[in-house]
Amino acid sequence: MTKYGQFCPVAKASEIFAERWTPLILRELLCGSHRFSELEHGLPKISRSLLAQRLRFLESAGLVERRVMPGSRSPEYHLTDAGQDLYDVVIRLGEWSHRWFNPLIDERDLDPQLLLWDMHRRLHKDCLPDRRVVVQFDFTGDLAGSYWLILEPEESSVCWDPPGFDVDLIVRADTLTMHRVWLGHQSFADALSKRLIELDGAQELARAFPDWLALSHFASVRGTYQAIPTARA
Amino acid sequence: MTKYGQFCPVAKASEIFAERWTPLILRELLCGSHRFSELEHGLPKISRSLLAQRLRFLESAGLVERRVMPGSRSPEYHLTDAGQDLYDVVIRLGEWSHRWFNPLIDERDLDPQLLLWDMHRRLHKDCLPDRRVVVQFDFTGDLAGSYWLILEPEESSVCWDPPGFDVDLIVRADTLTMHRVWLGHQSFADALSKRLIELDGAQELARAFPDWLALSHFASVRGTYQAIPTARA
DNA sequence: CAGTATCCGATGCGATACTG
DNA sequence: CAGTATCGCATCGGATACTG
Repeated sequence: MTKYGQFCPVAKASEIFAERWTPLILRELLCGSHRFSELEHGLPKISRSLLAQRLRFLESAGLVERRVMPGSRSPEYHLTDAGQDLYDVVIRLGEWSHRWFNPLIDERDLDPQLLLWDMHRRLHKDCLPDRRVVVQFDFTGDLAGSYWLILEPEESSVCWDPPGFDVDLIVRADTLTMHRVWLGHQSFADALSKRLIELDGAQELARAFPDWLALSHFASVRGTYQAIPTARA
Repeated sequence: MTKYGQFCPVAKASEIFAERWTPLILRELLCGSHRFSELEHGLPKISRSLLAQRLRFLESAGLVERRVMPGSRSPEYHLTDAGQDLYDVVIRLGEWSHRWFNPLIDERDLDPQLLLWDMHRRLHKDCLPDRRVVVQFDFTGDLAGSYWLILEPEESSVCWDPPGFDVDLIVRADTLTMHRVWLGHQSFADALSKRLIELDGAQELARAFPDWLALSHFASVRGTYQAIPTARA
């Protein structure tokens, strides 16, 4: 780690916080990922060695605590009070980006798999039926492909390969549109009405689906771009 | 610039904000430095080429505007609205560090020259006398050396070499102590009473000195370390 | 599953020299 | 003063293979 050689608190904080990948690792921990493999799912492009290195550094810096649970042999990573205290910074950083830049999603940032992973963490569990429900996502357009969300009363999971179970609901969606809806740039209802998203399954499931699906934390942040005249307004 | 390949607003923001040196450059701009040379003073360890590169990138990202003033030929760098909107993030980042870590100043982060530069930006101008006052700082201990603060009604400046003017006030201070006072870890009065800081000059100037000298923005932030028992408490 | 060890290539960055 | 251009090294980090 290279230092800045400045006593200024902004510099000292940046030596820890502003390293590559670190804000995203903190985001993952703040969102409730604790196991190494969970962190990897939320950070698909980080290498194992680098993730391990960063976690070690964050532990030495006092932001992260590595816990080896007596029951399982999978260690868990948890934020310390100091780490948790970065919540505001991480959130405001994201909100800032969402306010000023986000309506334009770079094609290279599309990632259906990551999208599903994010979704399965924010489901409104109390709205889910009391049995297992399997939702199949058929993405069309860029990065077309199918993924499955397995919603169980206790915990839900994501599959990239067909699970053995019967599918209860199929969501056919344009890849970019699904991202836009998730980030709040387009409403679910609007995407449905334009047939950019189509639902196929039992009526009750299809009707309830938008209720289970919580959008990104940032979806509710108003962007300044809405005030910027696009063409002769 | 390497990207993260994620649509998440935290990731998109980090691609801009969390690059090396960038939070410190933003801090400088937020503190009111606008010319290239001013930025260099506040970032003594950055290389010219890197500073230029970062400024170009921040301009292309829409956070910074490069203005060539008609009167002077020195261009100025100003934050756009989007850049200014990062104020909260930068401040909270610094406050976070100050809360959890800052009482222990790393010896390698001491920098009397930077300290003086920071000071001259935060002087309480309205408390200054209506004439030029020259303050000589004699740092003792680590990094001993002398520096001069030239306080003029209109603008103040820092000298690393003896200015031609007569000295009105001498501040003899232990280097680490002066840093600690600046950051709010020790009160000016306490340092004076322990003779870690000594003032030498006309009574009125010496008495008024602590009034001119505004401390760091972060000096007023309460640290959690004060609640941590050090030894058997 | 949760890492570590090693290798090697890309690039980030500092140093130096030059320019209007 | 406010940069740009070039060079060369150091380190960062990805890929792969290995381990308990």
